[in-house]
Amino acid sequence: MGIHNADVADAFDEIGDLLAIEGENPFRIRAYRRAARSVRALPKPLAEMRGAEDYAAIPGIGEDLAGKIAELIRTGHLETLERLRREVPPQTRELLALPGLGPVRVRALMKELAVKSRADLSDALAAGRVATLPRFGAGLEARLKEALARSEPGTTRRLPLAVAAQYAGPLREYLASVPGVSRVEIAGSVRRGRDTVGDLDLLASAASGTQLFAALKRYPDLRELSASGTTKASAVLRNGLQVDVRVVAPQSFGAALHYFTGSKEHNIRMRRLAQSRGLKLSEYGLFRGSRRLAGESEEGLYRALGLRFIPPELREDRGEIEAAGRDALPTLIERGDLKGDLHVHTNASDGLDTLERMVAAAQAQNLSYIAITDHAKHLGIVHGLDAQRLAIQAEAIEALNERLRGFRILKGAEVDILEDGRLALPDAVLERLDVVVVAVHDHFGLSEARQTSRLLRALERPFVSILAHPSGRLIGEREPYAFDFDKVLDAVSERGGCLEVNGQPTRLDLDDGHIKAAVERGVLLSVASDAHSADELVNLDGAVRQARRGWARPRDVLNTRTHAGVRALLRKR
DNA sequence: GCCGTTTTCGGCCCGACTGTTTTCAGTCG
Repeated sequence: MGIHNADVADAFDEIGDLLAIEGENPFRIRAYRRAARSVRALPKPLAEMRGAEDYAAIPGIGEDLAGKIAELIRTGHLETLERLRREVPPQTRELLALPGLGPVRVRALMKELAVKSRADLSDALAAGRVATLPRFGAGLEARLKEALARSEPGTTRRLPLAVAAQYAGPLREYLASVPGVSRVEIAGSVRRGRDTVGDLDLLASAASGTQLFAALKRYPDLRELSASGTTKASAVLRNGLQVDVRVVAPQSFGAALHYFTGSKEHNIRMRRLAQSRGLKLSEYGLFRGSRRLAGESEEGLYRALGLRFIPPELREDRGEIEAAGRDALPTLIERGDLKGDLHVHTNASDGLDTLERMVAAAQAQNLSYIAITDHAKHLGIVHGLDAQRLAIQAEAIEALNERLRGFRILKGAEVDILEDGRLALPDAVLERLDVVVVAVHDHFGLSEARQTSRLLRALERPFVSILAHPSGRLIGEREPYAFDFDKVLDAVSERGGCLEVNGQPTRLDLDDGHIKAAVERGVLLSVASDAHSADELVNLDGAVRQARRGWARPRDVLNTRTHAGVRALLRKR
């Protein structure tokens, strides 16, 4: 088992935490954390890059950290980390996650009370020793007791975007209905369309912050209002979701929306850019001295810094600020660019609705074609179609196509990739289909080498069009299976195939980083709903948002073409 | 520890809220 990017990132994060507890230079700590984030987002395996020179080209990685990556990959461990673990009890890290505890207080607990773990802290709290420390009081003591009782170690759970959005929408409506409130926007990672959300951020323009926060306190779905000032409040919903609400004046709304949308890394980069021009950027606006140059709108803010408007989905400090400065931002795909959907199920397999209903729903969604891709029969897939039932479905599709005007149904199937890379249907059957979607639905635990060769073997088969949900992840439930994405990308690129961006809320697979890599490689994407009922065609919205986060333009997406264009492109494979 | 149309050295985003404070450090986003 080799060293994965996540292992490198985890090691850097741990070094950052331990250095913080030691009281090291904050900028050195930040460098480790930034490097961890940079490595974690990297679509390419470090282990396959050439070595230290390549590593140093990664943003946030310099000569020293490049050497540390090389050391970790070569030897499997990192001397700096081993040394720190001897100096600082590694268990103290989990104390940093508790509310109110940062490096300074954790160090005090360690030095004064020999607290080295959550268990030690529990004991010290029970003995009443904690509140005796300087800068620790009764209030903090109570918060810590509660936090220890409530939280399991290491569970900072993020919700799928679609789930978080279900809570954000109604809360926004509620706040907007409070008297004196003129505007409320959802910001944060929900606005950026990130696949998972850790907390909700809302921004309001209101006559009085305190009045708004009083109303927030009465929100039926609220568990507690944990902090509340004149412009900022924090709360926790009954489901445990953290909510931050901020109030600003209209002339600062754009700057505040920008600040509150993030990401943090994007904001820091923007503020440094402003700083380099002798300006100051904050949530109140862009200032030269005390003069406000911009702030009412995000557009004005970017313009004043000489940048094109950066869509929220791109604000991750992945090169978008540089691109905006060179007028080289991509024109991102929009929902209206999609002409069809190439991954749709009916009740012939595990879907809920009939062919006719799925067609009607697609027409209502302004699509001009769909591919029916029911599961092919295979052990484990209930009601999967065999060759005979596929032929019957084909007849139904042809009959319906004759009656339809301005709409086309393509014949397809979602075919399992078997453990050894063979497909669940023979070529003679696949040959008669317009669209062949292949996917892994079992044996997720194969070694990286075996999983990769399984995928490659399947992709070599003739008539294969699209690799669906390529990583197999289920957000919050199942990690991606181990496979070499670069090799898969090579294979798909060579054969003129296509990778899916699956819009099921718990899939969103590919993820944004891999989409960006595919786009840069020139590999076409199928932005698909994977709808199992008429209602689920709206998954296309989520798939489009995900594709936007991967910098995808209309031309990068197969199903922005007409059905004839799609078939022509797929026939060349 | 990183990084450079102010710099290879000297910077490193900016502000709100809380609690223990007697004027501000620590934490958080």
